[in-house]
This record gives sequence, C-alpha cells and structure tokens, in this order.
Amino acid sequence: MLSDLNYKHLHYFWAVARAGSVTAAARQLGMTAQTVSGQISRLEQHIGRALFTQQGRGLVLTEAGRMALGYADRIFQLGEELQEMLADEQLDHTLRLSSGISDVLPKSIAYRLLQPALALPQRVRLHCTEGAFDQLLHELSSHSLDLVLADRPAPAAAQQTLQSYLLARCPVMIFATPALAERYQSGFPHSLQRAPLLLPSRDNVLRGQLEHWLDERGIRPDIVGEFKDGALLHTFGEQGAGLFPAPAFAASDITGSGKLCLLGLVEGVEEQYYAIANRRKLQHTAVQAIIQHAESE
Amino acid sequence: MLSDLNYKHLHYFWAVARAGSVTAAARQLGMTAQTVSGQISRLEQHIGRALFTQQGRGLVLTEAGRMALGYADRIFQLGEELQEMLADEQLDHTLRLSSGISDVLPKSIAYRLLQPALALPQRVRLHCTEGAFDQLLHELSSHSLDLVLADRPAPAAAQQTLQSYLLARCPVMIFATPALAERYQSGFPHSLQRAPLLLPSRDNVLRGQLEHWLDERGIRPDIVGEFKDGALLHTFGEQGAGLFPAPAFAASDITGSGKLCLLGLVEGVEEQYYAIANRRKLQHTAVQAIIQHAESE
DNA sequence: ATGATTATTCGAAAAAATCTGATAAATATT
DNA sequence: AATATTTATCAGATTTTTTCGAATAATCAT
Repeated sequence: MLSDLNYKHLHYFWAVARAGSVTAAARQLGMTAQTVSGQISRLEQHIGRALFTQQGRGLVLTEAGRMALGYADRIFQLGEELQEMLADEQLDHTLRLSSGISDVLPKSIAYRLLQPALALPQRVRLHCTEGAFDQLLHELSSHSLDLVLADRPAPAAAQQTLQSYLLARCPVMIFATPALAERYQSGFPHSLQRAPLLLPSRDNVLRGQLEHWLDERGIRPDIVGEFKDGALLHTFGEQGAGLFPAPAFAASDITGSGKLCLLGLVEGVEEQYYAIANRRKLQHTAVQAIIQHAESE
Repeated sequence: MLSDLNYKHLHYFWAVARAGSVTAAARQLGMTAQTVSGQISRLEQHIGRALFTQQGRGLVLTEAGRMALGYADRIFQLGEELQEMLADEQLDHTLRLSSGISDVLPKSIAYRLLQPALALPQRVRLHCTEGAFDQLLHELSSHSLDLVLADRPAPAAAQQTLQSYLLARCPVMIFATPALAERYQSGFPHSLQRAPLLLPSRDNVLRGQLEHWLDERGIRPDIVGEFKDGALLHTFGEQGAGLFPAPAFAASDITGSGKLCLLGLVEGVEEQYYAIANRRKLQHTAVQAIIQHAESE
C-alpha cells in the first residue's frame, strides 16, 4: 500500500479549492494563511505533483487538483454525514441488522435463518430487503447491507472482500395434491415420467440439480411451470397444477393441512443456504449470532 | 458546523475494526498498541460515545461503531482510489471535461456551447453523456460530471449546491419545405390555423412557450408529431411532414441546402441554454472558458 | 495456580502543526 | 508612473499532537 494520505492536508486543500483562495480558506478555518499554504505544500510534496498553480496572484487547480477535488468532495461529505449520524441520540438503544434476502430463497427458510439474531438479549431491529442475488451483493459491497441470505456462496471473484458461510443444507422432496399423489406415487421416482412438474426458474441453483437428477434416471417429466418465487410455486402446487419440489424443512408445514402429500425424496439433491457478509474480523453481533447458531447444529 | 473529525483517529478505528483487535491493527500499522488504543479513546471522547466495548479480553463494536464502520469503509476506499488516481502518470497532460447534455437540447447547439473549451491552449479531452435532465443533475451532484448543458436552470431546491449560467438565448423560427411554405407563408402567423405542425415533446420547456404563443393568438394548428429528439423533428420537417420550430441559430444551416424555407419568427418566444455546474469558487478551467465566452457575447 | 494474551494508563520524547515576522510577485489605486 | 494593497510563500520559534516505553488490570488457556 502507498504511504498514507494525510486527510488533514486534504481537508485544507478542499477548503482552498472551495473558497477560491488560501486567504479566504484560512479565514473560514480560523487559521493563518501561512499555515494553510504550508500544509498544502506538504500534501503536494507527498503525492509528488502540484494541485494548484499560481496564476496572477491567485491559484488555479491543475488537472490532478480537479480530480482530487472530486474525491475530496465525496470524502468530506461522508465525513459530515458520519458526524451527524454520531450526534444523533437514541442510537445505542437498538441494534440494526440490514439483511438482503435473495428472491430465490424460500421465505419460511429466511425466517428460520434470521431467528438467532432476534433471540439476542439486545433489542434488534431487522431491516429486510428482497432482490436479485447480484444486486444484493452489490449493496453488501457498498455497505448498505450487513448480510445477504442466498442459495449459493459469493462468486470466487468476490472472495477477497466477501465471506460466505454455509448456514444449513436441506434434502429436497417432491409433494403433490392427494389426487396427483395417488396417480404418481407408486414406482417413485420413475413414475415421474411425463408427470406434470413445477420447477424453480433457471436462476435458482436447485433447478440445475433437479434437472441433473432427472436426466441421470432418464426421467422426462412434463414441465408445466417455472417459478422465480418459491411461494408462488407452492401455491400452484397446492392448486393441483403439478408435482413440485420443496425443502424437507417445510415438509410438516406442507403436509400438515392435509391438502398435500409427500411423494418421495430427491436423492442426492439438497438445497443449501448461505449467509454472505463483508470479510472482516469484527462481525456484526447479530451476524455472529446467526453464523454461530448454524455452526452449532 | 461540528468541530472537525480527526481522520487519523478514524483511520485507526477502521484498522482496529477490520483487524479485529488493537494488537493486530497496531502490528499492521507498524505502531504500538498503546498508541492505537489511546488515539481511539481520543476519538470516542471527541464524539462523545463509545465505538467499542470490551468483551472478554477483546473488543466488540457498539451500534454506533458499526454505523461508523460503514462510513469509514467508504471514506477510506475513496481515499485509496484518490491515491491510485494521483499515482497515475500521464495525468497532467490533458484536461478532461465530463459534460452531460440534456436530451432535449439540439445537438448542434451543444457543440457551439462547448466550443470555447476546445479552443483552450491546453489539450482538452471531452467526455459527453446524453441523458434526462434529472439524471444528469444527479450525476453532477455526485461529481461524476463537471458540467450539464440544458434548456433550463437547476431547480430552486438545488441552488445551494448547483449554479446555473445562462449561456445563450435564441429566437425561435418556423421552417418548412417549399411546398408547405408556399401554402402557409402569407398571413403568418395566423395562417398557421389548422396547419400541420411538428412540436418538441412536453418535457421540453420550449413546448410550453410555443403552446402559449399559439393560444394567445387563437391559433389551433394540427399537431402531427411530438419529438423528444430535435434532430428527429428536423428530419421529419425536411421530409415535409409539417411546419416546425427551430432556433434561429440554425437558420442558415437549415435554409442553406435549399430544401427548407423560413416562414417567420415566433415573437416573444426564445430558447434558452444553460450551463449548470457545482457551486464553487475555483471552477474547472474549461467550464470557466465556456461561461466567460458566453458572458462576452 | 501459572503463564500468555489483550487492552489500557501514565509520563517522557519525538513529530507535526501552527503562529509571528518578513519577502516577493501581481494587481489596484492615485 | 509611482504607490498601496492583496496574495502566496519562506524561515524560525512555539504550541499541540502523536508516539513510545514501562507498568497495570483483566481474561483466557493449560
């Protein structure tokens, strides 16, 4: 890494660029012009290029200075926001956890996975966003999210900054209404030949695994629907549109009402649930709780 | 404004939060743990709230600390980008001007307005983006643009940070193909009653002015087309789709080829061209040139 | 219990920032 | 044209901040 930038110097540079002159900036800062001028010289010396050039008895930004000004603007705007945020009372009372939930994730699972955070002794306020995997990862990187729940780990390219934790894995089973179940029950899984089947959409990792499982056994079902949203898939299944896969977790919920029956296990296929967070040593307390709870199981 | 944040302290805080402990951070920074610990205490004292709490023999972030960490991440990431940018050779050679051009602005006018920047003694590299007015203003605020050209000034709400300069004003005239001109020439402007007319779309300020001009005179033309893009409007006009308004600037270009004739002046209506930039004393050299050139006319 | 690890406190030393006084260049004023 | 004012900068003394060394208290592993 480069030797560190002196933000105090940068702040003076910023003030001068905004005020239009060393004198004016010094007046605003409550300092002498000599000091400000000197400190900026130090900055220029440190970075090895001029930020201002003298023109007449005033200063003009160099190209480097102009670019630097853009960065300085953003940096000190963030600094001011930070101070405002810190000045806000009623901050330390509740712990905030901003989590993003991948839209391919079953909602009931999301609740289970987040549960350990809510069980903490402190008051926790949960902020949930739903969205596409890539978009959520982006928000994670820009630090507007603390945690992302998804059905896959972060891509290898992001391993430098993001860390993925396998929270849970769950066998997958096929369910159906009693009418359909009766017809396709015997001889499972080969009975699925030409059976009406509902599948998750292609951006769901489970989709690939299921197709592979079917291929391996030479089963060619009649795919009557693809669903991005697991809840929607479930609803269609409940109406008898077709057989459908669901994580074993949900088995009791699904068969409990009596409207749906279990056909069988999709052997060798399991759904996986990951938590993805920024890679750092000191994790968010709530994130820690979620990961540790998963490890202990 | 609040008393200033010490970015050196914040940097230590950031290092500790990332490294996971004072000791580890100190080692990475090449300093003693005492120093780092002490400087962070100063920061906490300054902002008046704890960022870490001791847990066991380690540290845990408080809620305030967690929020601060998010800001620190962004701040120091920008700082590193700034340093990388400054380390880049071949920077001072050419002056970059990133300008956004509102999509309702005639392209030929945009060139005229930017011309003074290209006439500078320095080498200038122009980066042009086209887009909706609001979007461009947003990019201006986030400092990814130096300048926006539009047909209106920045809204009053943004007057604090943005400054608008009237670059030019230009009377508006009505043009048409010879065939149409012959028919609607005499008795202008009242001859426009039920005449086929091409107009700019509603997000163009000129549109409102033209309608007002027509209303005032009780003229109800037959509006055969609305165009967001001025060039497209011009092309349709050239093909004889209808009479069309254009800035007087372009009069000689338009009538020069002989394919189009001037019908008359739209009295009291003029198109205005504004440059909008971030409000600061030390402007971009190229922006200065553009504004000064306009003032001198 | 003992030894190792971690954060913190205190005072001295080192480094950095700031001020006072003075100089040079450019512009404005007379 | 001569003079005064404004602007940036230089040099040295002074103040403030940062840093380190030594010592202490708390926690964890063995």
